[in-house]
Amino acid sequence: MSGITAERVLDTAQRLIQTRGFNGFSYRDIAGEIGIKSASVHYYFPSKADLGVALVSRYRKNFAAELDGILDRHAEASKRLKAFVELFRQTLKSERLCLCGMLGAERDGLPEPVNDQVRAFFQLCEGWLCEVLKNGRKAGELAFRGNPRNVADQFLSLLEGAMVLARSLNDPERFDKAASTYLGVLKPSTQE
Amino acid sequence: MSGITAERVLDTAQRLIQTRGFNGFSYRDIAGEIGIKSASVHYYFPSKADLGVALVSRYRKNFAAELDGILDRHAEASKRLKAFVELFRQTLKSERLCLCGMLGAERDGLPEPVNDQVRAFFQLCEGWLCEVLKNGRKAGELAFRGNPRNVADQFLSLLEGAMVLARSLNDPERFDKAASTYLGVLKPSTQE
DNA sequence: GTCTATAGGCAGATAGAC
DNA sequence: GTCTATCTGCCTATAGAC
Repeated sequence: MSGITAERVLDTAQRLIQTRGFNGFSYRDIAGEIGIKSASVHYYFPSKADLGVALVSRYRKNFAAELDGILDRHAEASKRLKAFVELFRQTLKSERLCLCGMLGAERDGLPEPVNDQVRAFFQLCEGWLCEVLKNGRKAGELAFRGNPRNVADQFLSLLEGAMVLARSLNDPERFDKAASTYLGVLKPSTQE
Repeated sequence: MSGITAERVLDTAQRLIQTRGFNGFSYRDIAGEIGIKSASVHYYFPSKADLGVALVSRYRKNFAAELDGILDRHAEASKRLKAFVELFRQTLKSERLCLCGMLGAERDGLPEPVNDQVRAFFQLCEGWLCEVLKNGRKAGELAFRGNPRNVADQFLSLLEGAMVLARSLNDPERFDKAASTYLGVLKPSTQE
């Protein structure tokens, strides 16, 4: 388990899903890219469902670690949110969608265990955002109406949607504008 | 051309794409659902790329007609925006994504002519939203900072993303909350 | 662990009868 | 227009040699 080849398989599969979708690539595509045969991919991940679950599970754990890191590095709420946006921005920069944004869209065409993992990812993001928003408002660093949960939902939806549109229209700046405008609205003073 | 069978093929293909994605269904799936053979589907749409282009083109034209209808029925900007949201809400209600939200995500796995159609759809939406926002602010019916184009981008991104998340998390209300909160922010007074 | 070989099925697509 | 029949190739997946 967790040898170097398995990691390369996951890396390749992830990139393929983030660009083409879960049903837009094959075991042969993965194998071809890393120079092995498709039977070897089955050795690590017997079925495509197994591969999908392992992939999103890893993605979610890596993401959780990034979120922990943000809390360590930044004490101020607005900087935490900016760093959160930056995670998505980096993905878009490499011409990919959020793995779970893609899989969330394709829901009905996926093995159910994969969908469970995708839901867990969204819940992770929203729980984290919710805490940052709540604490930020309490500390007077953020200002918004309504409950933090709704704002977290809205913010995450905006980021996922903006990635899709920016990529489709070949204009990555659209993502930056949409995200930074939204962050501006959460600031306590009336300055932009 | 444009016989009843062709329309049924398009209707079925559209629903399948909106739920599973472009690479998540086959000609046999379409044929099976409407009780014909897959060869008959090829009679109307020789290749899957042809089908995709015809589908998004029809979708875009129908959507444009809806948008015209909204302008006719509603004079006030906030009502126009609400009616715009309602178009997406109805799609989500039938357990589907926006056709172009799905196809936009799958960009790299699609025939290029399909991507062109998807871009045209997003541009249609944004152009329309931009006009409504601009005129609404001029008339004092809406209040927002920044240029209307950016707000239109942001709003459309939010709606597309909220559909994905609401569907993935099996909670359609999330879409309603995200959309209505956003509309509230565009109101001129400080009331929610 | 990686390979060759192969199974069994489904994909998109076409030819030609009716 | 719709069918049957078929092609070619790819798909996921497995068995078994090395």
